Amino acid sequence: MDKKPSDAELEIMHVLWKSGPLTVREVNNLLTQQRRVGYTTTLKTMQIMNEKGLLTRDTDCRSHVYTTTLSPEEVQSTILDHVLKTAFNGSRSNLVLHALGNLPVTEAELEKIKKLIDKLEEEDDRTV
Amino acid sequence: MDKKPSDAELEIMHVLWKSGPLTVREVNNLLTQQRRVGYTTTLKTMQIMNEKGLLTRDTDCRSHVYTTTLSPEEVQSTILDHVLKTAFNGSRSNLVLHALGNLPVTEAELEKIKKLIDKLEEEDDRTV
DNA sequence: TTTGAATTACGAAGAGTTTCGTATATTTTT
DNA sequence: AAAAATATACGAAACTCTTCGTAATTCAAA
Repeated sequence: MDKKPSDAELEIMHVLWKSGPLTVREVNNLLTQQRRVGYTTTLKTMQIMNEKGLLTRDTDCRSHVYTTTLSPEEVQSTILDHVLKTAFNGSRSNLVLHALGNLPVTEAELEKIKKLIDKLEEEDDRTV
Repeated sequence: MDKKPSDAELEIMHVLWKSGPLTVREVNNLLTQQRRVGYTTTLKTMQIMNEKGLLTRDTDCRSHVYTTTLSPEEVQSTILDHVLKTAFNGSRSNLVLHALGNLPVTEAELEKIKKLIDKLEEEDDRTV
């Protein structure tokens, strides 16, 4: 994947990943359980995503049925790579430690993870 | 912190974190070692960051001297929280595994980490 | 002191995102 | 068949981000 999806696009992708191929109406119904969002807003966003190639749609029926073209893993990797470069200056160990940061981890556990990651990162220094 | 800095803003913050308080000229010189960017572009961005409160500046001298108001840790946490919510649906373990994902890790190591994280996440399920 | 160089301030263009209103087309209901 | 409901298509406004040109200001040099 080249470019990372926007936040609104990601929101829709999560719905489709979880609940399979859906119509705009169905997606919008699920979205409005979380927050207020107009039907045509969802429609427009999904149309743009279709143009971008993030979604495909079956237009046989009147209500088009949309599917994602990308797996969560692909998208998550793209986004994490971007975060790694822009926010963490390429330091994977910092990223991982921050990801664990808010958890109630004991000092011993943290130390163990830290060492493990440092080791992994060392091995990887040539490739990164 | 409330809102996450943009990519261009992050780039400037990294320079300031690394090389202490700097003038616009100095920041721009360092940035142009990485990529082509105009002086007034950097100036404008840093002025906006000052308005937003991301930077403070000392205007005693003609060339103002800028400093970051936030630590890398604060900013990285904010960004990671956002990514966690939007891209990983709140699943910290997935985030961590993806962060490690591209490294050449042995299956055994991955398994070990996975178990550790799962355990941590379990403990944390109430708070997340 | 006038000229020139460096700095800040200001404004605005172009791209992308998010939002929704309105128009048009299709299906269902009465 | 006419009216109401439902869908898509289209356009545009409001907002942010990034970029830079130009104007105004300040300092240093000739």
